[in-house]
Amino acid sequence: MSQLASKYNPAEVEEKWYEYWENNKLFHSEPDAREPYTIVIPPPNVTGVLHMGHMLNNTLQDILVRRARMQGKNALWVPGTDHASIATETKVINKLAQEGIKKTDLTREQFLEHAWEWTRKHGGIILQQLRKLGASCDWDRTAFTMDELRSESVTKVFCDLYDKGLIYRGLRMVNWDPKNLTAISDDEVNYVEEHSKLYYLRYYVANDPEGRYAVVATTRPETIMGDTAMCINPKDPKNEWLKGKRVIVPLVGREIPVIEDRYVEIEFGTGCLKVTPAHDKNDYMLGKTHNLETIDIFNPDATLNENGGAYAGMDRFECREKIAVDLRNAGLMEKVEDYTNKVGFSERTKVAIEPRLSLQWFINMKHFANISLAPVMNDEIKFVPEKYKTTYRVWLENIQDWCISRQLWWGHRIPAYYYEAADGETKIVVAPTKEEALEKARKESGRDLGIDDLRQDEDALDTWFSSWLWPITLFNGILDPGNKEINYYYPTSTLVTGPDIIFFWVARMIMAGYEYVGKMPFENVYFTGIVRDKIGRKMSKSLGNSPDPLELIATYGADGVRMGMMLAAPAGNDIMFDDKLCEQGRNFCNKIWNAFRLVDGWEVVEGQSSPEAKAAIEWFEEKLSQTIAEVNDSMDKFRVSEALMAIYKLFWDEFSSWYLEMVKPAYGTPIDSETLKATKNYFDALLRLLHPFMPFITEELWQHLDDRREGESIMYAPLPEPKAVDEKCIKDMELAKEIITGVRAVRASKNIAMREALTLNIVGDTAAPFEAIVKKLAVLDNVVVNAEKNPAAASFLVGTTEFNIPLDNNIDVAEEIARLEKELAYNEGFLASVMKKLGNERFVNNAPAQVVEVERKKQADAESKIANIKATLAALKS
RNA sequence: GGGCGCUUAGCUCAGCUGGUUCAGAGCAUCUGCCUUACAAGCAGAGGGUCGGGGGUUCGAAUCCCUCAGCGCCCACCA
Repeated sequence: MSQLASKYNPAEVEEKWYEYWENNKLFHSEPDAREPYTIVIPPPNVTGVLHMGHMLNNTLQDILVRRARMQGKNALWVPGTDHASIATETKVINKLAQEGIKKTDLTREQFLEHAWEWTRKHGGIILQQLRKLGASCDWDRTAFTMDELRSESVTKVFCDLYDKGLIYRGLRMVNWDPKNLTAISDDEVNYVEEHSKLYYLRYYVANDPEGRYAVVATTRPETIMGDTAMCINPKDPKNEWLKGKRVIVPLVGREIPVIEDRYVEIEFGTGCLKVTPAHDKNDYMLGKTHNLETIDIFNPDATLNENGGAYAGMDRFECREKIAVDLRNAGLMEKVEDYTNKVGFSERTKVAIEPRLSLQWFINMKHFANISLAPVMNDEIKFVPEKYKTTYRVWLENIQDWCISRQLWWGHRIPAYYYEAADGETKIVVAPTKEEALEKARKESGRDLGIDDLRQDEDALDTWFSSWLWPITLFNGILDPGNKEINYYYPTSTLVTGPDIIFFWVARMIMAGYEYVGKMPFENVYFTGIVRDKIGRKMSKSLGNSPDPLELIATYGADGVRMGMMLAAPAGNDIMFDDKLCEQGRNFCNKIWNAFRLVDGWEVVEGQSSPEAKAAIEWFEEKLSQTIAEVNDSMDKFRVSEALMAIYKLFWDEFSSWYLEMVKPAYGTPIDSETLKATKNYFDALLRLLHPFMPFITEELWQHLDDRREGESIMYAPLPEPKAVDEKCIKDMELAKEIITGVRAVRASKNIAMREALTLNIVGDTAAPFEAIVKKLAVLDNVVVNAEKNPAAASFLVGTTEFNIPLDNNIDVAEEIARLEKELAYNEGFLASVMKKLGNERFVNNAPAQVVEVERKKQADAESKIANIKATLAALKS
């Protein structure tokens, strides 16, 4: 008997095989004559830990890359991590804060030392975790967005774009955190509904003999010192009279113009908007289009500066209170209303964000939008699901310039240097190194500048500025264009990522790809859904509803978890994750395990297959082929969940419940060598088919199935290929199965034990397909064709053929009559509906002939069934 | 406000060019079984007016309109 335990123990085999794969360099790839298949990992944050989103994402990538490998392609999956400037810097700041150190107390160099230390300590944990999942990454190629090669590439690209005139420095409104004194990204701003006030202020018209005034509604009266215009909608009839006038800012007394812009909402407040270009994003836009002056009234810490006049030095909120009182006292406040609006707060410091104008670096995106729209729209780059094409198009059509500078230290420092020109003006040079910059500066200025006359820009680049080069820099395509690797592996095959970073990352990789390699970065983009809990909530730390992936793996095994993820993940939809799905995965592993134990435990004698085994072998060949074709089709469409389900059903239902029962020798008797060989071949094919999805158990069993050489692996065994399918064979077996199920149902309802052999009568002259198999699985000692109807028999229909099992006195005639009458009623109803259709002349005349033919067949079948049931009823009643 | 998408069995979802793959799958449920591979299992069974309404058509889960509900993305009203 088998030496294998009765339950699959994943912990025992997973580590063993992962080590085997790694030690034998089975994940490694080098360019060769084979067709390449390349995936680059969406680099996780270097100091992050594995969450369920990663599990989904990386399982998918592993499935794709393992399949490609088994299809004989030179498959490569390149792993790596992202320096994640903001996230990592925040973590380091928090860690330092716990030690009582403030970032502002440190020099840039000191801070970076802490950051690197943090990175060394926590970096790569996530890559270790990916190994537990079974990820077949080529670890020899592990990259980091801030390693030397990637950093040099970033610098080179920055300089190149600057030289091309695609990078510029300009003023922009940023989210300013007045506590941390830094700009933060939009992602780090939380908008919270706040109950605040809407103040209605009077702006008197300058030099108006009638002393008229306009009323402006604002939530921020403290910013009036920065007002440089009042704006109305040109189509607003009620404010028509203000056109071309000038108004006086209350309290301040300054005269400002009334401008017109369709941006202003006619219905909001009075339809008059105060414009403060220095302190509001939209006002800034207005200021730009209407050439307005900008007056900055705040210090970096959001206290009022000298432009604040009497309020200088006051905090912004304090000032709001004070100014409201002053306005009321001066009779310049019409009214105050309660108002609910959304206010942005810093995720980190919880203080209200102050929009602030500052100098930032930008990339002109028009050029990039132009080169990257068409390839996606015409499916050169295929998006799955397709709906994201629209999202992509709309974004590109409304593209804004990309602000690439961040007031952070952790990241690639901007290679821009400032020096003072002869006229005292600050000039910029951009170059890969300070030395080269100095050279340039000397040439441009004509002065004998020293290295210390140059000051490098303090800012770092947006993380995505390195990520957008990822598929190129992984093959050194920036520093060494046209090298062997980039020529071979690029464009990569499929990118698997979340739709949340379609703009941040996917779009920009496409841009960089065309700009720097002249080709798309990937052929397909598979957008996964968001992993949610079983009641549909996003998984998050604060909700505590996110399971620990490693614990899941410990409980259900990596294969079980992988299957659980895949079962829950139809393409493009969010996935409702439930531990139960992993349980199903684990159960499946156990099923496979036990099927193997059965086959492995058979005693064998030289010999040929019995007739039923022979038939079973023929049939399963067809069934296997059919499913392989189905799996291939699903995978071509990235319907991974469907592909896996097809294999699941093939293994569990067709192979285990049907095929193995068909060929299984009677207890205590050996199996013939021919059947065993065929069965092992099928097992082998099933394992290979399943391997990309569940790599560990399939490797373990595949190694057991036959003698394997050291270093040999199912990873490189060819994926089974489909042959032309004999549909009739499959159909016949479905009929045979129905007959078997019919007999079993009779047993179940009559409480007849399996070991008691029965006689099966076929009423009519059609033989049962696969009779030997039917006899074996239904446990029949006799099948009689052309039998009579028998009142003392339990009957059932398969198609239009009646079967019955004589049960002598075991028949409850009344019950049987009731059952048959119910069936009769159903069939008569069905016939009536068919007849109605056929009686409809327009149907018969207009519908295609085949469709009408189908209805006629339905009619004939129903009529035959009805006649049959009636006859049986008559026999029962007599 | 603009855009995209969803609503089919108790749950999660398939259902592609309208018609035999049309009402499906898995899970869950119910009944009976510790039958020598597997109780993490076996055998059997039940379950849906395809969100509501209207239209097109010989024929609609499928196409069109409309209403209702849900979700996501973008832009945000000072």
